[in-house]
Amino acid sequence: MNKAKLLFDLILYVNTKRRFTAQDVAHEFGISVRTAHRYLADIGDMGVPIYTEPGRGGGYRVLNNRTLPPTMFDEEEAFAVFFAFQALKYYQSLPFDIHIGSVFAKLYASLADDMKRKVDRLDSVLAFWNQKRSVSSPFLKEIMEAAIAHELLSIEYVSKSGNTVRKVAPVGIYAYDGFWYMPAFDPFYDQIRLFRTDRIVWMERTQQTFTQQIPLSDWLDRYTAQTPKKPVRIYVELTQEGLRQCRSQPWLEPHIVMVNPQQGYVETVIDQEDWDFVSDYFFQLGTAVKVIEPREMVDRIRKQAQELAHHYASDEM
Amino acid sequence: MNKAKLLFDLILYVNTKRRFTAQDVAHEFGISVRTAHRYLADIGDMGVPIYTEPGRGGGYRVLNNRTLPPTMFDEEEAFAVFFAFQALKYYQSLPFDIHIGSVFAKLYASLADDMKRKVDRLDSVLAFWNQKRSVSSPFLKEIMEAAIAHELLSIEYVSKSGNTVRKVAPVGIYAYDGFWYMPAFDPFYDQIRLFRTDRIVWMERTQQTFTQQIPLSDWLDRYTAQTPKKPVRIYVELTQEGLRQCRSQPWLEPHIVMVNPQQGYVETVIDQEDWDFVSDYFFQLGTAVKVIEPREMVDRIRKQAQELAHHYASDEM
DNA sequence: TTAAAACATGTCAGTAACTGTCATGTTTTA
DNA sequence: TAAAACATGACAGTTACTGACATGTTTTAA
Repeated sequence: MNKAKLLFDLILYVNTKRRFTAQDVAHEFGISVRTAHRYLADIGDMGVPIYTEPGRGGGYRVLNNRTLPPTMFDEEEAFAVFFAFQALKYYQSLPFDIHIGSVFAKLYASLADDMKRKVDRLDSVLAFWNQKRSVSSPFLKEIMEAAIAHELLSIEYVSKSGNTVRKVAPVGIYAYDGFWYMPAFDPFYDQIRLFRTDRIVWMERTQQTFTQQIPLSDWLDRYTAQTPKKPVRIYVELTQEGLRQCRSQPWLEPHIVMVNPQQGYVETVIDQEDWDFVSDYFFQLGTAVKVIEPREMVDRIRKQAQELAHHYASDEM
Repeated sequence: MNKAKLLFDLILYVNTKRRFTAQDVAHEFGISVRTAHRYLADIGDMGVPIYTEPGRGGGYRVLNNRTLPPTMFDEEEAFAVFFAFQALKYYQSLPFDIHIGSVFAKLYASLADDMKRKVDRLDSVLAFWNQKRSVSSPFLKEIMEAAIAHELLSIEYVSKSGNTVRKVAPVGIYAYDGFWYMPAFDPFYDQIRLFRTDRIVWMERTQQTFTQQIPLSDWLDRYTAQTPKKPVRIYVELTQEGLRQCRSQPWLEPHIVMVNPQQGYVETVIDQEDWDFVSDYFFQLGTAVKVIEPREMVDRIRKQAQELAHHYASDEM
């Protein structure tokens, strides 16, 4: 039982040092050099990817794909891994070629039969579905690397007003609703802007680094829970159908007030920046809702409705 | 090196049998009963959760949480696991209490320092974001169990037309856009219908099983790639902005035809069932698009626009 | 009550495996 | 050419493992 532990520790040692001689190992573990060779051969046989360089200045080396010491999982833990892999299944692009397959195979192989069946069924009763967009995002890996290195990127981006080229410092990337997004600091505007990675048509890494950067999670928190800078109060009456619709909107749902089971209203404060989005949303709900405040939004929706009526009415001529 | 393999095999044996005597083991592996006891004590020390029952009819037992034999991962594989866990982070409800924490701890502990740093950073540059809905779904576990067991469920469901109680046979569950959905066969309508699990207000498992059932993945494939039963041809002109919008719609994007870089049109065939949805979608895009065919859709949009204009115009009085 | 079937543990001699020491090669570099 | 590495083999001493036997305890069925 002792040799096992020694080999275990040796694997850790090997992965940490990456470059060492049999002498080092002998000294570190208090064994003879001969035995050090023997042990190193052992962990080599076990699959730790070491190789040797003979001659002066030589020694043992570890390949890039370092190996972790053997780990024991219980069934529930293995299941957690399968479960998590399920969540990646429906992504078309991922930032890395990730080695799901080999992990799956290793764990699956050592499951008892009944558990294998359970895992097989997992596939047939559970999915984390995402829109399988046909757009793919070829730059994910580069963006992540740049984000890790706090490096500036030159990108060409397709926006409403046409293509623009700019230098930005990516905060990170996140997947949402089938798309990958990149919040990135744009020094030109001196603020963090959001880019959709599939709208990036060209990208080049610069060597320039960018010091001040925040973690993605912080940004996401702030982005989702941000308080309005220029608050606008809105008040919207909801019919039963309007209620049903608005309840599906995470940003609205907390602000719904029920008058009776058939009716309700929304009263909340939004930011000036979101004005267009909110207005378009209530426009789209048609007569299932009625915006009361702000007056400007009512006017805008009416105007849009009239334009649209005209847009299609003109066909009649 | 041989004893290690034997212990390894013994763990597998133990997990498969779950109930056996030292004698069985001695016979199976060609060792003495005394040694069988010794080995079993060894794997017990290693963490395999076995216990014994003395006396006639006794023997070794394995606890529910069976242990897998030690597995060796390389760094990339460990990284794949961390990566996958990242994808689960933003889900509010999951069907199980899954043991992410312990897996994370075990793998993280045996990483080399530089790799630890890389994993730490993973969190700060990558997210799989989902709307954190405030609605939670308490029935996920039960649904999954029922789906696995091909069991009928009694549910009370909130739909457009009010609450209904019905018996359905769940195909499975899937997460999409922050909600959990349950496709389930409804014998009353003799077809598979889609339910949103947060709209299920009450649920009870029946003992009745339901034989014919398809795998969730098949259903998803069919659901997403279904061919129109009652095809309707649509033709829509797109302005530049309309193009940009429609490109973000996975169901439209493949059918966009470019006339020149500023203009394009959509020509495709949709199913009668999707008529309302499609019509509403183009309505919402306003003057950025112009539906040409079918005429009925043009009429409907015009009518809606007029109604909406009126809906808000009536305020003026 | 008793016998049988299990685990639990200890002892001990024989065997297998491991270890360290030497010895001899080979490869590379200063 | 010498030094510093790995590579491998042989061998004796040591350690650890193994199996046989013995004894004890717990449980159940006859």
